Amino acid sequence: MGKPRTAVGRCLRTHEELKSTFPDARCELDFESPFQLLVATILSAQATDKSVNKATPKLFKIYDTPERLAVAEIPEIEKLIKSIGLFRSKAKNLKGMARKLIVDFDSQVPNGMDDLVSLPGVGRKTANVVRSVALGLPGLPVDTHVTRIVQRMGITGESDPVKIERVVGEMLPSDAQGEFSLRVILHGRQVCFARNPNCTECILNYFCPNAFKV
DNA sequence: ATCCCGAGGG
DNA sequence: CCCTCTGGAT
Repeated sequence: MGKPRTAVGRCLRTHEELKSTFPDARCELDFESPFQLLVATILSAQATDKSVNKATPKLFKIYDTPERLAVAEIPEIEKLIKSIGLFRSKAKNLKGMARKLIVDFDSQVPNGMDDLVSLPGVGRKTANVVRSVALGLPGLPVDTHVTRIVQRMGITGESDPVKIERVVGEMLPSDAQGEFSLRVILHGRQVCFARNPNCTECILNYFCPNAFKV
């Protein structure tokens, strides 16, 4: 196989190659419902999945529904999520999110991007995780890794995450967007570091425009 | 010391 | 656009 020569080609080839490295890439947050994944994803900002998974069992034991969470005492939530970090804003957001779910969305996690993003603590990255992982809908979570790697791979020159989401999303089958994101993130964490990427060990180096240059 | 699979606010 | 929020891993 030759090198892909277009942006779309590089995007699809990137995903194909990463499939062999990460065959069963999956969301590593523990959850049993869309509501739980929404909570876990809000908590995962600037934190590891492991630390979130350590805290959520107790949290879900007490606050297992929007109704319970909506009337929780903020300090009680803070106590349960303290080890995750950013606990004050996250506790406030969780309670506000639950209240809005009840008031505006009949206690159900909404499907639409605009609705999801209207919830406290939910940005596009979180909304796309919920859509692609819990709801089985198209969704391309764009984080710092995805942003860096699509740029390095010459998939798009865009730096605005919202534009990346749209442009790269259009290059992929809608049911592959979530997996693409998951795999690219793993690649970013294990090989294509922000500084000193390990190009020698990179499975994509044969067509990466920036291999051995960064 | 520095970095995380972000989001809100100024 | 830049700052802040936070603990834990490395």
